[in-house]
Amino acid sequence: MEVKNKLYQNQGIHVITALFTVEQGVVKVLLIKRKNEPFFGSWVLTGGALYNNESLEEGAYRELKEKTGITNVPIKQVKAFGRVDRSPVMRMVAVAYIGIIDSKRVRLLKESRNTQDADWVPIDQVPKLGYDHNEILDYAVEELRKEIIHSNILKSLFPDGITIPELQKTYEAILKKKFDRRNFRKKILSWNLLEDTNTYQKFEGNKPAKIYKFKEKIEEIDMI
Amino acid sequence: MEVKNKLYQNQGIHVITALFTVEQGVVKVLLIKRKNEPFFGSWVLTGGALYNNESLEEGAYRELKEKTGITNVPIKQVKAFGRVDRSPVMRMVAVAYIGIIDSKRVRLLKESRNTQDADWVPIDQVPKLGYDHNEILDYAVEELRKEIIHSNILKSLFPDGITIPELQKTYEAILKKKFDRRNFRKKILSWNLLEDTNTYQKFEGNKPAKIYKFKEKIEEIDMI
DNA sequence: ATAATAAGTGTAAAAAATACACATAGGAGG
DNA sequence: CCTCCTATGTGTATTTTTTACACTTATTAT
Repeated sequence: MEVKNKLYQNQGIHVITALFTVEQGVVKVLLIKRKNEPFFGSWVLTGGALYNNESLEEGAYRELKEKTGITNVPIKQVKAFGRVDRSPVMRMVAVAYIGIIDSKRVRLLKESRNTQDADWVPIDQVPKLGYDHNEILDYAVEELRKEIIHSNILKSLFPDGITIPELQKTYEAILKKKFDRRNFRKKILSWNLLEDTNTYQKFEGNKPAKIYKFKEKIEEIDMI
Repeated sequence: MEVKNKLYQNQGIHVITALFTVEQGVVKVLLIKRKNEPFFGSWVLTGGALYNNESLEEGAYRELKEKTGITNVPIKQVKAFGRVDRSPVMRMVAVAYIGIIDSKRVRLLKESRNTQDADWVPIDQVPKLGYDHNEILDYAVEELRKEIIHSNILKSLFPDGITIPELQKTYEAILKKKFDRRNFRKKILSWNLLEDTNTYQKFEGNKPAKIYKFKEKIEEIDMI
């Protein structure tokens, strides 16, 4: 059975990932520079066309790997974007994902078959992007802000463990908001996201901070 | 520019809406019975193929209208579903929406070009559906449960106004959970979703309940 | 030894959530 | 018209959670 109807011929799906990192209190997103039409020379979020033999998530992972060399990041779907004119080539619907990773732990592929550059860009210094990627990014940032509450999504940013003061700085960077040290510690610990590793940070010229790890599974919370 | 690559030829997008109602404490979802292949004779959620000249949301509205006659429901996107084999015909990605409406206020189109029946079915009595619609519905129900917290999504279920006891019954039906009358009232009112209409319910054989209306816009809440 | 730095902890006060009981408006029935 | 019945509406004391806030501790540098 083949679809003949002009009304829905020639459609495709984009899988797009807004991959974030936090470097010294600055939230950055991974952008790539295109070396093909459309949007030749424009910066965009990582992503591309979904293949027929892969799920949405598999496609998002493949694109991330092809265009940046990055693998092994947990990603989370945030929304589908379907403005009629979002691609100048043909009718494309984009399914957007977010992820967060420690940029120091990946070797960024600066050039690939379809990209001429790749870089981590502070989210408040993002230029005009190709397609509707500014809109996608804005939404992705909002979702990231929601997602870090009572979740272990930051595990992939700190795979080796995290101290509570470091974690606080990360929350403050992402949420653009300051917290009281003592109350932040109490709140985070009350979420039961972290487990004690009984190891301590070293060489800092002050009292060493205790290192925690994010748990794999976290507890559900009641909504009402 | 035409896409030639076999890897992503012949793809399409479904727009699917899980439309809910609540009747006497029972949460129901609108299902339609197909009269074409694939899944001839199966029940499915309302939806169909997205056209090239419409956005995702427009497509969801058009499908809802074509297949059930229903218009003017606010809908909210919940997720895209992209299992490779979710459609037996060709590669289709589904974008799912939820909405809620008073079933008594709509005249359901029992038959249309592509459907031989349509009905409201209690969500715990839903049969095996065509495509991956059971999976979509399960997710949609979870999203509905999240969505009614601190939101005015139930406005479309009670367009003419709502008493607090009625609202409590609705929350209890959707969340499968009982609340203390006095505390429920306090909580709902503290969310500032409702405005007093200074009118009262009549003819009930007891003290008449005050009628409220959902506000158009509701306040944001802090996450942390 | 001492100073400097950031980590770690406790507690009192305020706010929010919970548990719980009585008063009220209207209809029905004698 | 008086009483009963039913479900609505409200207040308050108690408990729990959140907030505000200050001192002690472990380490490095001098």
